[in-house]
Amino acid sequence: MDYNKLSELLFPHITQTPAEIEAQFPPRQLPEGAKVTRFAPSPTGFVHFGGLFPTTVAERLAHQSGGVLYLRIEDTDAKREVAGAAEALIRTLSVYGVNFDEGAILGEDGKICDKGAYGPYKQSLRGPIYQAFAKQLVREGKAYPCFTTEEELEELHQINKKEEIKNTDWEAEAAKRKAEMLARRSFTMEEVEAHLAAGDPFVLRILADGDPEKKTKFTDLVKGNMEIPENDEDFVLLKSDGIPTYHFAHAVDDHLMGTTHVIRGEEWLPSLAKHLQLFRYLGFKTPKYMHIAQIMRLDESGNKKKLSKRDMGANMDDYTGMGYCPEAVCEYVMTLLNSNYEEWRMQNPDKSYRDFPFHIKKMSVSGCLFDFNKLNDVSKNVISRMDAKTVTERVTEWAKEFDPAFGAALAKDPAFAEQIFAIGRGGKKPRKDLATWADAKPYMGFFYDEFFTVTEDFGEQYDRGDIKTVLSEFLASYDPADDMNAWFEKVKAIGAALGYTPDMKAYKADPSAYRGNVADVSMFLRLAVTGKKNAPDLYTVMQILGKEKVAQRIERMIEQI
RNA sequence: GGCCCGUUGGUCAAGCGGUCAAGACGCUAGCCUCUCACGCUGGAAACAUGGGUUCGAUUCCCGUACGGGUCACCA
Repeated sequence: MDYNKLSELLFPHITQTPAEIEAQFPPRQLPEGAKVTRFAPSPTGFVHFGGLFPTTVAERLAHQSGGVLYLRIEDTDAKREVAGAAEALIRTLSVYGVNFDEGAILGEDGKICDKGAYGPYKQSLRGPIYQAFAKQLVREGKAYPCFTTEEELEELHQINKKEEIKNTDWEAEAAKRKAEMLARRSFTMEEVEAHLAAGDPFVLRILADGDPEKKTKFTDLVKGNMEIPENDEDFVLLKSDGIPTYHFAHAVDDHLMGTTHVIRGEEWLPSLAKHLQLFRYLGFKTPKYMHIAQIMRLDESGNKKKLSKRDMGANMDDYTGMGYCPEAVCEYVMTLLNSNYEEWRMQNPDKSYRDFPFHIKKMSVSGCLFDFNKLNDVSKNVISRMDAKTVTERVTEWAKEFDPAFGAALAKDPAFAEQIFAIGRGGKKPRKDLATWADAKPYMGFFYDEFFTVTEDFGEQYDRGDIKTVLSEFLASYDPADDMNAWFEKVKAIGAALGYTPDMKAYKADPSAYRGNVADVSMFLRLAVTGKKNAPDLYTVMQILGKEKVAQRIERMIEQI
């Protein structure tokens, strides 16, 4: 077979040689040890948690080493492409601290545009580049055309679809496929010419030289040493529309764009043999690989499953709606990514996660379960470190979009809101009431008349008369000018007169000796003023509310009781 | 089913041949305290399993089980 002739037949329009293309993609001039990584999404949907994970690694590794993080859009499957997805992806990533130095980035007009010398960064625009390398492979007898159509193939393999995969006789199937492959490999120049003359579409397949009985030793930066069987499958390089498959595009692009570390989910591990083979065929140096364990979730029957699109907590945009702040999500991602991150955080509570020395060695080999409990805890800590002004602004901003009535109330008087969020904030042991912005309303909504409702009951054990007396006496003596101590002394005195002792120790020693204690008295007041049995420090709450509102609420309670 | 990867408390995890097997979340007892939150002191809770190697295995090797991934002109 005259492979040179074959390559001209197949790609008559390609005149540029791989060497000429290589010249357009010179090696990067970067300091020693600088890593070049990338995020290479297919624009088919939103960013999900499982995707943010490896991307954060890529971002940290690149920027921590003084390298480059670039974005390449893998839009090689026109059928699945979703309009606007790429732009949305970039925006979401940016929210979570992933910003690109190069690649397909968002321009001023909100549209995607290229930045950098290694473009175009949209694979659909790189057809001739791939085809030049494809042509070379054909010339070298390492790839060949296949005129079997997609429909014919589908008919041949009725078991392609997932459900049928389990119940297949795989031995017979393998033999069948092997035979098919051998048949595909034998063709004559005349047949090719006839097909082309007839305008038949074809795919370009690799001529696999691997022996699956033989293993290649390989070291993954995360997974460590492993042995993988050589590839003997003539997989598709170019689809019938001339666009490459992932495998081929990966090899060509990551080589030309100078990627040093390919960071991706471990679902790619099984196709690694193909990629290694391709790099060898093309004469490219292989990049380093990091296959990251998947995030899992629990399914109905209690088994772990890869966290996928529809799952709770998958779509990053959902976190916004739930009221999680991006810093908290990043913080959680970091705790999952590096096992010593939490320890570092305890020692460096005020630093940015970007100051953390990220180590590949500290990454987990196995997949972990997504845990909202942990996220909430991390988030509470993150928010507890913010100042009142920041919290006020961010709650307001969130509420304006997701709880407009609440948002409007907050926005009406930011200084008032800030006083509320300042309660218990700023000290060594700050309150941790908020895991999400959505927690704000149940926590402090009672400060606003429109959200104030009495949601709890005094309980049957208390004498209504006592409660009434406490409320009216307090009202009569309440002076906002009192300091906390004076205020509390008054409360104690009111209770004591009714047999509610201010001495908690004495009460605990012998509860039957008293009608109650000062905690009960406080509870009467708290319920009247906040509508709840649990609230931040009552004295402070009253100070912020002001005498008028305090009086109004207590009076109302006296009437209702 | 083939191939690949994995398996330390409910979850996330330290651990690299000799430890009473860290820590965090969650749960829980108590302390602090006007409630809550915070904080503090405790508690329950784990090396999947069978064989080796070794004076000694959670740590090394092999098998088994279980879990995950993958087997497209999708990425």
